[in-house]
Amino acid sequence: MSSKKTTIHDIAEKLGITASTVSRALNNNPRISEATKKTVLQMANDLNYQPNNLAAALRKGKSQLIGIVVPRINRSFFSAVVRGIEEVANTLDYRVVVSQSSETVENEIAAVNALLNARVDGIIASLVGEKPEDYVHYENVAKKGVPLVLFDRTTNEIGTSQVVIDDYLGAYMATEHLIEQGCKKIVHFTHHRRVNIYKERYRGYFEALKNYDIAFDESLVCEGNMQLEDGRNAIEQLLKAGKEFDAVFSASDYAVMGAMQVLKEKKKKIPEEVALVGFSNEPFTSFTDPPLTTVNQFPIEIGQAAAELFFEILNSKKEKLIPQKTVLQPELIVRASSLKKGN
Amino acid sequence: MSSKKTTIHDIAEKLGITASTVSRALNNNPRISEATKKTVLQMANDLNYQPNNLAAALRKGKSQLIGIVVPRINRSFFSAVVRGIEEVANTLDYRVVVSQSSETVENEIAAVNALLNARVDGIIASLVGEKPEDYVHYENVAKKGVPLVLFDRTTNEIGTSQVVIDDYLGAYMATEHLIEQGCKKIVHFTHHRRVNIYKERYRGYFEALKNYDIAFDESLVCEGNMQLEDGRNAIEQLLKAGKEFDAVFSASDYAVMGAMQVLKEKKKKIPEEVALVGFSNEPFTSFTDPPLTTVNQFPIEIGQAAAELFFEILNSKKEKLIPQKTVLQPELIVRASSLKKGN
DNA sequence: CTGTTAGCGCATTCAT
DNA sequence: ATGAATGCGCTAACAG
Repeated sequence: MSSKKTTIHDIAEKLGITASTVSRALNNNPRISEATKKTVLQMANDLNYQPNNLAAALRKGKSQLIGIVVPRINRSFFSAVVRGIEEVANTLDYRVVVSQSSETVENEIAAVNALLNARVDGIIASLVGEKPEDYVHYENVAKKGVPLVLFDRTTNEIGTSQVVIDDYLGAYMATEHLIEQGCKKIVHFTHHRRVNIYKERYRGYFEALKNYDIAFDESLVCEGNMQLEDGRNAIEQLLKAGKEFDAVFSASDYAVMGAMQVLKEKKKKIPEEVALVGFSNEPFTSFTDPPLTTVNQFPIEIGQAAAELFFEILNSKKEKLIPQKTVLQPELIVRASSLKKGN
Repeated sequence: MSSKKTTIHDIAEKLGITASTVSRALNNNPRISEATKKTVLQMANDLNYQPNNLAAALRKGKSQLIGIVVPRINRSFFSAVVRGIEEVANTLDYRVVVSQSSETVENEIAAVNALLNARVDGIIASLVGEKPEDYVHYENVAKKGVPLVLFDRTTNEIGTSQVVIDDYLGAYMATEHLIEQGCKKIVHFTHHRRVNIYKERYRGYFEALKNYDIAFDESLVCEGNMQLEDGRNAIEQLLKAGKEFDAVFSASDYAVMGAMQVLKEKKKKIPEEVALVGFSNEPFTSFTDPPLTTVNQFPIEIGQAAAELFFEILNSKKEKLIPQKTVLQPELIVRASSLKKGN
C-alpha cells in the first residue's frame, strides 16, 4: 500500500509502453489513441497513481499557484476577496498560496520573496505601505515579468493591473443620501494616513456637500485610525466642544460604531438627532441597533475580478499587455441608522 | 535584467566553483568555509538570484507547503484559524495553500486531491461531512502517511491528530451562567444535523440543568440550521405556543441574533425578561444591543495548535506517532445580554 | 572543505 | 501513434 510512490514510469512499465506515452495519455494529448488512453487511465487508477505537480511545474516553468498577500486574512473584507480569487482560480486548476503582511512592510517583503521562491505564477495583493519606497518590491515583481494584480489599496505608480471600487462614488452616494434625509451638518471620519481610498472617500463627501450647496466645515472632519476607539474619541471631542451636527459619514464601519455607542450613551436618538452611515458593509452592520447604513464594496466580486485580470495577463504571454484597471460600482445599503421617518 | 533566470550554476560558473558548493553555501552548510559562503552570497545577490523551491522540493520530496481545507474562508472562525496556522507555518518557512470545500463533500474530495497533486507536505482540515463514508478521502490521506490534522469538525474514526475546544464545557459554563442569573426555563438552539460539536453543546446544556436540579423540558429544545432565520422562527414558534422561558442558550451566535430581533420586536426586555447567550464569539457580538454574551473558541489558538501538531507529526518522521488530541478550553464572555442587574 | 555524479518526476523535441 | 533522449534546478551520497 504505502510502498513507493507510483510514477508514470511504473505505469509505463506495467503496460509495456514508454513514459512519454503515459505522460501524453494522462494529459489527453490528441496524438494518442483512445485505446491507449483508456488503458493508461485504468492502470493509473489501479496503481493509485498521484500526479506530481512539482515535477510538472519544474519542467514547464509553471506552478499553477497564485500567491496572495493581504494585511490579515481574518478580516472579513480580505477573506472574502480571497474567497473570490480562490473560486475562479479553482475552475482553472490553480491553487492559492495565502500570506499575511500583518500591516508591516518588512513582512510584506518577506512574503513576496517567499512566494517568488515558491515559484508562484503571479501575485495578487493589497498594499500595506503608502510611500513609493514602500512598494519597490512590487515594482521588482512587475519588472521581472511576474503577473501582478493589485486590489483595494493600490497605486498607479507601478505599471500594473488593479481592481478597485469607486470609493469616490460610494462616499458621494452616502453623503447625498444623508443630505436627502435632511442632514446639513455632516461629520466625516477619515484616516490620518493619506491613503488613496480614504482620499477618494473624503473627496466624495466634499463634492456631495458642494453640489448641494452645503457649507463645508473643516472642523467636522475627524482624522484618526478608523477603529472603534477613534470613533468614540472623535464624537466625544465634538460633543465636548459643543459642535452641532446631525449626521456622521464614516469611511469605516468600525469608527462609526464608536460614534453609535457614545451617542446612545448620551441618549441621542439615531437617526432622528444624528444619522449614521459607515463604509464597507462589515458583517456586523446588519446586527447593530439600529442596523447601520453602509456601502457595500462587493469583496467577493473584487476577488473574482482580480483573478480574471490575473489570468488575462498570464494568457497574454509575452506580448506587453497594457495594465488594466477594473473599477467596480459600490452599493449604498440603506438601513435604519440613517432613515428618518417620513422619508 | 529580465534575461534568463539565474541558477546556482550561473553563480558557480562566475565564481569558478561547482554548483554543489554554491548549493551548500546557500543552505548555510557547516562544511563550507565562511569565506566562500560570503562570496557566494554576494554573487547571488549581484546576479539577482532567486531560489527555485520547486526544484528543491522535487529533489527533497518536501514542498514546504501545508494544505488547508475549510468550508469557506470568509467565515470569521475559519479565517482566524487560517491566520493562526499561517503565523506558525511562516516562522518555519512553510507556506499555506488554502482550499474551500464550500460545504460539499465533492468539493472537499477535489480539494484534497488537488492538494495532494500539489505535493503539500500535509493537510490541516475541518470536515464537512458527518457520515463515515463522507471522509474516506481523508482516511486515504492518513493511510498514505501524509500528515493530517483535523480541527473543529473532527472525527475519531480516522486515527489522526485533532484539535478541538471543549464544547461540552463551553456549553456547561454558558448554561450555568444563565442559571446563576436566576433563569429557570432555558431554551436551547441546536443543530438538526447530529454533528459532534452540537451534540457536545447539547450535552453541556443538559448536564448543567441536571446538576442544578432544573427540570429538563424537551419542548424548549429547538432544532434548526443555526442561521438567523432559524432563530427567528424558533422564538416565534415558542411565543405563539405560549411557552414560558426566561433565557436562550444558542449553540450559534447567528441563531440567537434572530431571537434577539424577535424579542425586541415584541418589546421583551433583554436580559430582564429573557437572557441571551450565544456561541462562537463572532465579531458582531460585541456590537449588538445589548452586547451578546457568548463563548470564545479561540480560533487563532486553534490554528496555532493545529500547526504545532502538524509539525510534530512531520518531524516524527516514520516512527508511528500516536494521534494526539489537543483540547482547548473555551471562555465564557459575559456581556449585557445575560447580565441581570444586581448580579 | 570542495568536486563528481546522479536523479527527483515529468514534458517535450526530435525521431520513426 | 509512439519511442528515445534530454533537461527543468536543485540536493545529496560518495569521494577525495
